[in-house]
Amino acid sequence: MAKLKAAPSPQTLCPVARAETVVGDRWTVLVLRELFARNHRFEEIQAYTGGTPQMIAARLKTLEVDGLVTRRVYSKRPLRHEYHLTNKGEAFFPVLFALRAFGETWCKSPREGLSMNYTHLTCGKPAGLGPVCQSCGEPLHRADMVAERTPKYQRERDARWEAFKASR
Amino acid sequence: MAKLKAAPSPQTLCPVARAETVVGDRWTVLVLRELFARNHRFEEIQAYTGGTPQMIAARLKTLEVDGLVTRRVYSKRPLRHEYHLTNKGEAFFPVLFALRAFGETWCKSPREGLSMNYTHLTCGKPAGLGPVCQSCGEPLHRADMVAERTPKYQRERDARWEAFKASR
DNA sequence: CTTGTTGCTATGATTTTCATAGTAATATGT
DNA sequence: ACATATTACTATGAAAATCATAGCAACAAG
Repeated sequence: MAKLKAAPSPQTLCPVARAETVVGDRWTVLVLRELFARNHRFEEIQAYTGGTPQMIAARLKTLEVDGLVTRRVYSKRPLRHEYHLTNKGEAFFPVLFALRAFGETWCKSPREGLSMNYTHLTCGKPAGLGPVCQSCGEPLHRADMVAERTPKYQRERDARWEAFKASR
Repeated sequence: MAKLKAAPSPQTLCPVARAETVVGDRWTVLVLRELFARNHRFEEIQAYTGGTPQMIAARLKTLEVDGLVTRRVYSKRPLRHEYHLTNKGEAFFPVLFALRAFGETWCKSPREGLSMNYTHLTCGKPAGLGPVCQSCGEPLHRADMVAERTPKYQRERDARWEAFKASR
């Protein structure tokens, strides 16, 4: 089996490098994206990220070892687990949110527009790309926002799910 | 030579996935860290990140192709280049800042303390871990802050430089 | 007792990474 | 003139990670 390498003991004081040993991997970030999107099952994560089962299994394992994710039994027979974010995992949200802002702003052609819109529950208006609410100026926290996908992006996600299901 | 693979044409609307195709790599992030730290020369980046020359060369090339970095001639004979952030590259700062906050908060033993301290020039006081200034509450921008390393972390950096120089 | 569901693991080809070493172009010192 | 230093890489080969494809295990439902 692939060696299960969690974050190695830190050889630097640099906080960025420390963080990168834990979350500095494309698949890891995509897995976290799905957990933040409240998809907790293995197959959901696999379907929406498009990863191979080994990629997903390996990332979930290291995330668990690194303390960002916990496994929770949701069925005893057959034994099945769901994956949930711990507090440490939740703390990754600002990074994901900043990454999303970068992606929306710099990794799209102008006519594509945004793929996600966040509403700030505190003020009831659009939150924008952060870090503070575009409408009311307050710092944004995940708990105070709801995310909505554009129809086009939602359709892409649905298609991924269908394609995944069809391939079984 | 290693294939020069810049971000492939996007197959998803997800802004996080788009961003990850550009910056979803440990070495890439460390290279960007050095550029934000105003180290613009190849050997500085190599020394402080600890990467092999190929790793650094490859990342700088893809960053250039992806438009986050420009090469600037600083010596005609011999021909030498410096690497600088473009606007797109500068836009990565919030991600790096959030990553640093995550690293400082969740990837250290309690007694290690912070490795870097930012001062908010707007108010003259400590900026904290963001996204808004801990002292005055204003949203933080890179241009309005100065970063200072703790002596211990600075010593680590100096040692890396010395070790690099000694190995040539 | 066959088919479906969910969550993985096994295999082997391909790709990437890493450590070590070396090259190229030029300046600088003796 | 000639050796040494500086800067920025490139070459090589072994080790590790990744990917696509396939398959398995444990049950439930019909």
